[in-house]
Amino acid sequence: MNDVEQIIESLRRKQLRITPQRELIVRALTDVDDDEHQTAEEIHARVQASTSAVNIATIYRTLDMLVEEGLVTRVDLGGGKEVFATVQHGMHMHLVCRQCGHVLDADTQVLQDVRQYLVAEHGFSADLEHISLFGMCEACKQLTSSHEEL
Amino acid sequence: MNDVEQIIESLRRKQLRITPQRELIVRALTDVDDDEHQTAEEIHARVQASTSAVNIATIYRTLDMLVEEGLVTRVDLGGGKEVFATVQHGMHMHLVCRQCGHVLDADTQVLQDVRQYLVAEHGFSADLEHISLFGMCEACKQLTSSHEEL
DNA sequence: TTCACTGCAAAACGTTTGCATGTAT
DNA sequence: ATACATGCAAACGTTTTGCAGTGAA
Repeated sequence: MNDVEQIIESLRRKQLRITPQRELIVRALTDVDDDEHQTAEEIHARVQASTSAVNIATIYRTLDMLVEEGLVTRVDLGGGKEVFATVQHGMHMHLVCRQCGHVLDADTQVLQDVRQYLVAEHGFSADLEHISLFGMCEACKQLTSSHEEL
Repeated sequence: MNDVEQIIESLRRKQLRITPQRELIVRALTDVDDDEHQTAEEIHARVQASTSAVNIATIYRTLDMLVEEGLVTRVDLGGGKEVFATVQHGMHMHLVCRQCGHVLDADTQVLQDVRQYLVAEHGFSADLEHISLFGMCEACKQLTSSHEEL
């Protein structure tokens, strides 16, 4: 059973309706070449490429529903940019380059100490499964150091 | 020399113009009683409380300028919510409760290992000075465990 | 005097909503 | 048959922009 079928099956179990639109949206969410996360607009564009068109409002409503049902994660990349991915993508952090906008995925293992510290010190249960960190990637650092402008 | 004067003096050195509006905005940024970070709208409201009114467009343009000049930090609290604070506030992380929206400040010392790991493993220089982490605060955890609804 | 800055209003932007229609169950 | 989901268009809240006028240097 692939990712699409898994999600569709979950919806069926939850007595939620399986519409052609929802199938297209779920397919778009899982049909990611590398393993990128997409904005609502990107998912919309990908769905439009199919035979039938789906209204943007439906994209938003369906994404909200999938997030609410715990089948999809909503990740805030900062600057008001939200991206979506199926939960199958697993936990990882996003290293967002402020310069070029490129997003690199990294392991969250190193954050375990932080999680424990926050609970012990502040009683705060941090959700570190899809955290976004901002900074500068290797390529942009080299470009900046060679230019050294401004 | 207080915070306001420091920023004004920086602007003067950079040959940028000191207008009454800019003074009011800088004053609003530093006149923080309890809550140290404010949205553009909150700053606008605080400035309006003064004798003269300042247009919201000026608030945005001035904040952008101050951030660009490195005098103010723009912090993304997620959900498209951006807040601003003078750089004098120093480095700390924001623990944002998804339930009640309350923001707790915490020490970033514990993140030093993470920073080193990211540089060593991915060549990524993370800006951890004003990071936001999402999760659930102590108070909301207790409420949830007692209700156990949904 | 000059040109950066401001106010105003309009536009842009991504997202949400109300309502009539359509359709999965 | 009956909810529930969809399309459409309009509303939304926040941020940005063009332009003419103002004022700091």
